[in-house]
Amino acid sequence: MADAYWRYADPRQQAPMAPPQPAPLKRPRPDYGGAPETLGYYPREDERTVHLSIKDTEAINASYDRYLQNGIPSYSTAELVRPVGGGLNGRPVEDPRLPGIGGMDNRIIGYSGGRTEAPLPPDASNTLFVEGLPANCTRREVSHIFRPFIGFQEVRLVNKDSRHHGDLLVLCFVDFATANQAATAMDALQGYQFDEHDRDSAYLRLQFARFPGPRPSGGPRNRR
DNA sequence: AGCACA
Repeated sequence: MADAYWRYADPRQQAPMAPPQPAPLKRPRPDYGGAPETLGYYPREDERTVHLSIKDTEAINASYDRYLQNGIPSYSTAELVRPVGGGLNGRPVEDPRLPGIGGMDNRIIGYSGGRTEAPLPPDASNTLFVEGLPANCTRREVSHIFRPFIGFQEVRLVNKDSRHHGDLLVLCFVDFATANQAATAMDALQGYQFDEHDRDSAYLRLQFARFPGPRPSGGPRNRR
C-alpha cells in the first residue's frame, strides 16, 4: 500500500527506469478471442462479453461433451439441426442409442446423464416450451438456468396476458442443438422452483414446442 | 391451460 500511495503522491514525474512490473500487457490483436462457433452462438451485444471469458479449455470441454453425447463434433452444428417440421413429424428422428458406445453413455457427467438412452417421444423437438415463469423475470435470468445444459443455444421470452386475471404471464422458448439435449434439460428442470420462497406459483413446466423452427444457424435452408 | 420467432 505504501507503494501505491507513493505512486499516487508523485504523479507529475515519471520514472525514467521501467518499473518491475510493466503495465502494457495488452496485445495488439486478441488471437484467441473465441472459437468460431462461439461467435455464431452469441450474436447479440449483451452477451458479447461472454466470449472474452471463455478459455480454450472450456471450449474444448464443451465440444467433448457434445461429442460424447452425439458422437458428432460440435463445430458442425449447422448440420445437426434440421427442419424437423418438414417430413419427420410423426416419428422420432433417429434411434439415440448406438450399438457400440453404450458403455460410454453411462459415465456422462453432469446434466447430460440419464436421458441419452431413453427413446424420445414422437413429438420431441429441439425447442422447449416453458411456462410457469414469474411475470417479472428477465431473459437474463432464464438464460442463467438453461445455459449450463449441453447444446443450449438461445432463449426467447414471450409476454402473454392471462385471460382470467389480467396478469401478465411469461412463456419462453429455449432452443437446443438436438432434441435429445432439449429432453435432458426438460427432465432436469421439470418442476424447478423459480422462487424458492413462493412454493405455490413459480415452478417451471416444460414441454416440447409444437413448431420448432428457430433458424438455429442462420436461415431455413440447412441442406448441405 | 397457455406456443413465438423467421
